[in-house]
Amino acid sequence: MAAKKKQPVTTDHSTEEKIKRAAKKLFTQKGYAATKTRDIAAEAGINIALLNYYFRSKEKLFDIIMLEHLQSFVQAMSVVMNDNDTTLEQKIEAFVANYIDLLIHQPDIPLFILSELRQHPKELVAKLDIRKFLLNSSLFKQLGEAMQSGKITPMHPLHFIMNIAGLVVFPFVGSPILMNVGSLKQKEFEALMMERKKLIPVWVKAMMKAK
Amino acid sequence: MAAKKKQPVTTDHSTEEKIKRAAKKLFTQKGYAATKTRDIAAEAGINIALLNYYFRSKEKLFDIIMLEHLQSFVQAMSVVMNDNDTTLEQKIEAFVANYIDLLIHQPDIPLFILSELRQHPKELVAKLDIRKFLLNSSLFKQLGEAMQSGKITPMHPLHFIMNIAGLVVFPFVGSPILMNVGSLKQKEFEALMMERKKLIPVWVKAMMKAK
DNA sequence: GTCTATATACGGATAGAC
DNA sequence: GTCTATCCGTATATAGAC
Repeated sequence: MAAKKKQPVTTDHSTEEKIKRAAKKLFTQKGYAATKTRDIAAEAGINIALLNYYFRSKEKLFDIIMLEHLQSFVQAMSVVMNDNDTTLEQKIEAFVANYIDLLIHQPDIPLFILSELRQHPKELVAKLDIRKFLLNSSLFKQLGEAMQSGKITPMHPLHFIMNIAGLVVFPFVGSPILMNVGSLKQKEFEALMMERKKLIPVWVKAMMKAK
Repeated sequence: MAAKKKQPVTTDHSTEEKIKRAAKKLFTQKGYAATKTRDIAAEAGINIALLNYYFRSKEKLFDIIMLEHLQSFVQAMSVVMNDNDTTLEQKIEAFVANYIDLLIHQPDIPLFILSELRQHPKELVAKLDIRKFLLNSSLFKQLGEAMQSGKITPMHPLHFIMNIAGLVVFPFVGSPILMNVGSLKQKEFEALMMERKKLIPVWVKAMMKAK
């Protein structure tokens, strides 16, 4: 149960880390069921026995990967949401920029989380307890005040969340189709996403005042 | 190669249809790799031998299901996009309403398509050729004109597609998390989606004029 | 058409040598 | 810690009886 004292992360060439990186890559791209322990071992340049030696089972290894992904996602928003020195608009800008940066580097995360979580409701999600986290946030309070004062059109706060998440995350989830539809190369797609860092906050502002 | 002459669809109790329905349900919910032919057989109330008798292999069966899903998706938009008697705004309204209705009844389709398609780029997608389909559409022409005339802010048309798709589809893809965050029951979630049928067109209009 | 029984392969995990 | 060899359950697919 002793917590592991681990280093700067980036340059850890230990076998354990090699396996974890290989697992993260494959699980994230192909999902739990489609990823074989043999593939992970091959990708990591070791064999299955060693995988089980370090992580005991495929499922335990998977849980670790999933948890890490969830944390990086929650972390990206927690920093922003509870900054008491920023306005609602500034929070939206920071939020959008943070996630787009994150997703440009790791575009497979959302689809991975969403599809795996659907089938294994895992207590993990309950434990992270995004709900209370959100309700108590500075962002949420500011949103309520803005609606009260009539600065933005009153609506169910979930609409607000769905809108931002949809505008930010969906393009990455649908990138294969979108790149096909637009005949885009990877770099062109990323350029569009960079544009969205500026555009989405403007759009969201307009939406919230609409009607 | 003879095309099958098939009936009204809804009430087909043939063994072949029973298997297909079972397969559709399971593949859509759990994906290709996590779905076992045994499960499909059990769900259909038959055995594996019969499944292979009708469809030859798991993969062939899967391809049929995937194709049907893709077609229902393309169809839902083709009707709307090429109606020469409607304005751009009317098309957006119809488009949003059609998809939300479709997704309320079959909420698992998008996640299924998006995650399975990522790994098996299947020529299917290329064949449906959504691209040309879109570029030649009446909707696309109207969009171009509106930007030319300055009625809406010029932007890459893909932004427009991503925005609508994100606003409409994402809530369904993320529904498990969203329902948790908002402590919603299924019916409450659906009620929000019905609200969005009215709201999204208003929002989109505001977005397109922003900045 | 539909079933039971079975062939064959694959995947997760462990034993035990080094 | 790391490997090879292997066990054993599971999964797809087929053979062949009815």
